[in-house]
Amino acid sequence: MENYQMFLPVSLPSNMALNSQVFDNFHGDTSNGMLSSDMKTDKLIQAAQVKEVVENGGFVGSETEIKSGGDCNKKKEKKTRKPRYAFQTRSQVDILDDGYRWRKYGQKAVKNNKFPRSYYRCTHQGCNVKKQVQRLTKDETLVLTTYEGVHTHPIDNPTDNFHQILSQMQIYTPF
DNA sequence: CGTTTTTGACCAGCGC
DNA sequence: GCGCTGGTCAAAAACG
Repeated sequence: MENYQMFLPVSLPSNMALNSQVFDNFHGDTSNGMLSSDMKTDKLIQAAQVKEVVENGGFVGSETEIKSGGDCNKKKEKKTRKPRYAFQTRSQVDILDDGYRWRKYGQKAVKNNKFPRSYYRCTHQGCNVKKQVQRLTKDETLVLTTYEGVHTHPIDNPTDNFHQILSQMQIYTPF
């Protein structure tokens, strides 16, 4: 990883960074046409509140909904229902550092997006939190980040400078 | 030299 | 059953 400074300029300082949008799950979205315009504006929130999206045990039932989209996002849900949190942020960079250590384990191109989707995994042992970052074709300035799972360990605070920033960002950590 | 990124292959679910 | 799409693995490269 490089310096945090790279994301600092984008995610923190400007007010724009504070504007994040959270979606309820993607059940309908799947066709990749996701993010209908209403959804975007519908839940505009400040960084302070990121609401849990998804699900809970609705695997069986939700499964049906999922297939309608044809997307495979939640294929595994039936077995393990892990909470999924999604929000999108305006940023010029794909890497939005939240203070955790991530290891990229994959990258795939999605059908209706020209930008690839990156898959990350938390490097801490015993922490199987995953996240995927995807830039939206519709708005190149928007980055959709989806978190899967909950961190059970403290944040690896990189910099004091970054510290205060992190304090703001911790909010979206679902404890 | 250890860790992370890259990248294609592999696998699984779903539609046809 | 086959092919498409998405998610993960793993080997090699890249990086510090």
